[in-house]
Amino acid sequence: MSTIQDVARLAAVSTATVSRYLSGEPVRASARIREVIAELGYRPSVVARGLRSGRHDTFGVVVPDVTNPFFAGVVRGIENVAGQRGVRVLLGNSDEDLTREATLVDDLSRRVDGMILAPATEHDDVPHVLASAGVPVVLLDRAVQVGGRFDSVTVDNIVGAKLAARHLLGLGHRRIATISGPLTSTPGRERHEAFLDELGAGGADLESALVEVADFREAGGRAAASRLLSLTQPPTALFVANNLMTVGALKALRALGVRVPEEVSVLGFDDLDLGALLDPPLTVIDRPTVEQGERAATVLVDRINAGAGPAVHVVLPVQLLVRQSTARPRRDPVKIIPSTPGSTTHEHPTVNTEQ
Amino acid sequence: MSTIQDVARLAAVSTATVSRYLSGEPVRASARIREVIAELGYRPSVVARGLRSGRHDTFGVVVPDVTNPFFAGVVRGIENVAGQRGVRVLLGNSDEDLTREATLVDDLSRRVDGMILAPATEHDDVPHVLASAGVPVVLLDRAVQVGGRFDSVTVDNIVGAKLAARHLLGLGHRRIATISGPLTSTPGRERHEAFLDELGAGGADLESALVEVADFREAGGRAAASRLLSLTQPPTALFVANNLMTVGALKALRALGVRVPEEVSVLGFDDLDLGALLDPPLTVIDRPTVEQGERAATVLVDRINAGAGPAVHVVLPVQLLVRQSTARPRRDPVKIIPSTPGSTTHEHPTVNTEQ
DNA sequence: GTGAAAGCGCTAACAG
DNA sequence: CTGTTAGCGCTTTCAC
Repeated sequence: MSTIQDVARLAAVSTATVSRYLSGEPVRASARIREVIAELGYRPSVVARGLRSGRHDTFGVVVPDVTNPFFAGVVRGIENVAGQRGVRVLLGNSDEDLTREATLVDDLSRRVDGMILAPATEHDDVPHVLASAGVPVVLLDRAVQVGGRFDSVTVDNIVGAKLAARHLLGLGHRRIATISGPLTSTPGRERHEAFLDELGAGGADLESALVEVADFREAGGRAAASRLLSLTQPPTALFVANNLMTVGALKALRALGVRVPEEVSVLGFDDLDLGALLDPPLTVIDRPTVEQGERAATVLVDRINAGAGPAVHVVLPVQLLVRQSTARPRRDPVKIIPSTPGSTTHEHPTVNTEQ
Repeated sequence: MSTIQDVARLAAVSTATVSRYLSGEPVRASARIREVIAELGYRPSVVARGLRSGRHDTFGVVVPDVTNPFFAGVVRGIENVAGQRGVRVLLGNSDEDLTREATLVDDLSRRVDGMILAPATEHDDVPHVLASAGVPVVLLDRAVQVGGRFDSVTVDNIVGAKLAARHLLGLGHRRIATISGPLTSTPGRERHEAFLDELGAGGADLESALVEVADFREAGGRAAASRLLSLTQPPTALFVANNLMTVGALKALRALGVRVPEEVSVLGFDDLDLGALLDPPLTVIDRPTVEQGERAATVLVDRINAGAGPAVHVVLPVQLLVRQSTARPRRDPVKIIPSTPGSTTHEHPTVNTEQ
């Protein structure tokens, strides 16, 4: 492996000149240098440069779990824009564990130009951890509460949750349950509150037994769904606040032999990659996963170039994807609004019907 | 951020001693050094160490696409064992593009202690690219043809494909189609050949129209399935050689209104994470995804510690997961073997039935 | 066991 | 525009 010294010697210039050439500064001997570099197959050492200049051409990415299709998409998006700029991605899984997350951030921060972090939950340490990182950080998906001062790329959870509520109400449901995520996280709290607000405004039951707060994980969704369907008066519709919990809920329903949407409608937040092939095809609030990663990376790039400044908050739109897991309640247990089939009109600012 | 110099000064020793302490060598002043380090919150710079010693505490991982749940699982597995040893993961997506792959390998090789690569296909350049990497490389999933000399962690494609064939034959199918992956890749070729071998041995039709060679991608699977189902005499069963193509095939079938398994049985290689919730739940050849990543990382660790030596080839077992997308053919168009329902017995060395 | 010294390969003043 | 000169923070001889 040749070094900048070799190039300098063969091109008969100083290493400083080669270095300048490499960084795009105008240089007289550029033609010769270019040739020598090509001939030698010289590639500058990112490590040496990093030590000297602090630039590492690397972004750190910390997510709870790449295995979650949402985060896989995000990582892909980040890698898309990073790779395009010759920047590499250093990946860590926090497993929603605060200690692991802090360790990762600390660890990565010394060898990256910036980080993208999907915080486990919004514990009070996050700002501390981030501040100590010493590199720009953009918060992903879970950001608002903690991160006024940090750049963030989130999704319009509030509109999403309201779309969900309106869709269910519009179908005639009144006894609607929700399986929420942790209220200590932005998406957990926002989806929870917005959904219940809209439900209240729509005149639905707001019995506390219909509100389950879980953990964004499959097992949590499964357990919550089981409890809800075991109520003496079970809900006719179910809003599940993320993809993993939706999978759990669907498994619970299947295990209990509850039919969807005949006995209970199910609406999930976050599409599942196979959402359309499920039994039944799942109605969901969908969001641009890969794009969310791409935007996060773009924001990070900008921040690195621009230096300190007022925090940027990007909020991406979501849309309701109506498939077949939601339908009118079979028999409305509360018997309100005997709406005429086909006549219900609801505003769905962003609604897509697949196929 | 404090440096080793600060520690040395405060502990009244030389930097060399601190360095030795850090690398676990016995040192007289270890107690004092430990205290100073704790007090300062000192963390050695991986970058500086990397420049000097060549050890980077980093593995490079190049996969076609993290968005593919199989690779997401693999990456997770790698990160599991790496993280446990304080090693970080530098991730790149090759998108099955040979140039991009070569660039990534070249790029990463200068800043990692070793790499795990899932080659796009087994083009002749792979060995060249790898050799030039200058760091240990373990080949993942796609390895044998090219990689006799390189460590590899693969899966028992041959047994898997045979299990698939036997299962379908056992159900009474004789007109069985296959959607294979590229024959230039190990898994593509192995699954293809083993499946056809077993089919031939079982007395099935081996019409060439029933053999589609695609590309391991969703669109390819979709197109192939469409063609197969449009044959004047369509197959009664379909073996699809990987997860993405299976998704494509299922979409095609759905679009054509072909019912599974009533009109055609479908058996996929690689489970889909929602496989059990699909309509119908999918029968698949399943393999240990995360574990495959973990094993690859373990092999890499060993190789790094052990230095050069005979290549290690790990082959992980697969199993047949019988769900509901496979069934007896409705009416056997060829009318061979009018087998009595329930009396067919076949050996399935590794068969699991969910639920 | 320990310290002094010499770099790893590069960039960033600083003079020209 | 260019070369000289210092290091970035660490590890590794080489003596002791």
